[in-house]
Amino acid sequence: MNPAARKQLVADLIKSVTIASQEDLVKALKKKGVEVTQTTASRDLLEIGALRGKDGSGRFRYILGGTTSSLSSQSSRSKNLLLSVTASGNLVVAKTPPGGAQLLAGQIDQAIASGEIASGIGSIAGDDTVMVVAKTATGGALLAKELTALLDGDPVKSAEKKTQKKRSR
Amino acid sequence: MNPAARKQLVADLIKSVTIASQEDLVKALKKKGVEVTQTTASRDLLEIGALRGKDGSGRFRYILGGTTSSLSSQSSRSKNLLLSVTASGNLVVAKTPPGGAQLLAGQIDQAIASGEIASGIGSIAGDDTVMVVAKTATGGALLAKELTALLDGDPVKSAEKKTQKKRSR
DNA sequence: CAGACTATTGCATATTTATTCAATTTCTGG
DNA sequence: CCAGAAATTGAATAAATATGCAATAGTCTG
Repeated sequence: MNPAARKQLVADLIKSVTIASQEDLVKALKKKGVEVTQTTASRDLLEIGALRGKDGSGRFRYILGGTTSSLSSQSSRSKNLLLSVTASGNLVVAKTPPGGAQLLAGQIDQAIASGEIASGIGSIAGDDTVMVVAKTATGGALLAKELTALLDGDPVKSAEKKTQKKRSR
Repeated sequence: MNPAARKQLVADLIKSVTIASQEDLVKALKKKGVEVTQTTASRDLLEIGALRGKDGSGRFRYILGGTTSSLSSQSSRSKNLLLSVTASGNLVVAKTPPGGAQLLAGQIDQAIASGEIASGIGSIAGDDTVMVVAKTATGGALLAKELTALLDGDPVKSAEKKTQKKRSR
């Protein structure tokens, strides 16, 4: 598994289950089929801006910092900004670390304006998600490839095309 | 010095200067005339709910959790957050009370990440509207059902299929 | 393809933080 | 004041996290 996608998974995990320590995280990742050591867990947590403290019940827990805390070190390179790209119909959904979506959307809009990305017509950003609209009704897949090629990083996930290996719970 | 007053001082310190470690805190307290060991520093920080992570410049820093990031569990799914769910093509539009969209979108993204919702790929939120993208070009209706089943008990509205109840609002 | 450069990772270890335990102080009700 | 209970603290240590370094894999350039 590639590092950016793993970081996305780490972010999702600490949002959805209580991760009290890095060893916890290592085990949770293993359940998802991702094997790393505490070393990498530590780096991932630092890089996505995770914080550690005690929750209301007095147990340790990692959380994701607010949109302000985590991003400045990655602002220049879009590579760290782009965690995953998924296409569906005329849309592409791109995920970023928390707070990174506005920045990524700006770069995408610029690329559209300059013609570097030919198959997109615009984007809109939330906190960690950017939606990009393709020119044609089925242009999402092509647009996803363009985005990936431009911004570097991960292989494109196609939500429609092939069989998923994953079984849900 | 009395413990409560010292904790207040600790809180003030980590708000006003960069405290990168507990040894830092011990030194900062010493400058203020308060001598304690790392043991007490650790306890004080935990008791006031301080969090540790890297700041924008990549340096370690303690912060206070209250403002941005409470560690309390955010897992409650408030049903009154979801006012309506409507599908069209590969999209679902979910409405919330004013200001509730970000919260709902966060819950939806978690559900997607965890596999509870299998037919969605991502969501984006405004103020009272969340847009969710389905995996397939016509997957909106299915996704709407999944969302409704997960977050609420109300029937799904379809914008495309047939006669509507007139209760849009 | 070679060579050079970059990115990613784990191991070993340094650094940092949390906790156990015992000593000491403070509080409380007679 | 006194006996006991509770709170507070530090020293030692356990536990957890971060990092230097080297190995490996991937990428680029000619």
